[in-house]
Amino acid sequence: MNIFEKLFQELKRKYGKPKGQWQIWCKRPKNKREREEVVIEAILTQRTNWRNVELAFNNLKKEKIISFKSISQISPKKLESLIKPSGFYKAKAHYLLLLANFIIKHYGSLEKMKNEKQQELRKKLLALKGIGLETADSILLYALDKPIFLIDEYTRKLVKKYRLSKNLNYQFLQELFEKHLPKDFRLYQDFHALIVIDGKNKK
DNA sequence: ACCCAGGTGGCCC
DNA sequence: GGGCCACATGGG
Repeated sequence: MNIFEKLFQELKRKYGKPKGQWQIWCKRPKNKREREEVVIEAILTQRTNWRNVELAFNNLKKEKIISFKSISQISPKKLESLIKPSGFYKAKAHYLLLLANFIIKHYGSLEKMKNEKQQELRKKLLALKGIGLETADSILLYALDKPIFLIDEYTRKLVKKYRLSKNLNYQFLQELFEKHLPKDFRLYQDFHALIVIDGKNKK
């Protein structure tokens, strides 16, 4: 076992299966509603704590606006007001609308989208306004079950802590993790979740 | 009154 | 390819 596999085993031993906010994101398999929830939350969670994401998502739930179709049909102002607690709400409402419309127009559903190759999907997601490297990869990994290793601030902290690499470049770290781990979306989902859980754990 | 949280786009060099 | 700033809310 290399250091990456050992780290995963250690985190799994310490925390067990990812819990709380990760129940839906790490659930396998996911139904249509759960996949769409992950995509919506992937936008809402940009630079925001999970509690505020939940406040925003609960507002959407109350109005039954948790499908791409319903998001594409309500007014942008209404969408903005519902997701306000997640912060940066004007930008996020715009991004959500663009993304929902893109998926409806080009694929119809996430299940159909899932059939396309990872690299093609990634390129198309990154071309959308509001979708950067981390959001694109979180959609690929958690909503579309693609085996791509997600890099975020918590992953970088882990890399620094264990001196896994001096280079903190996104692509470099992604390739580094993938090179040392089996290509398995289940492993990547749980590993990333545990990295975040561990990163938040004060001690 | 600060500081922080699963980022991204725009602009600059 | 990186450095800096704006974007906004709710909790410690």
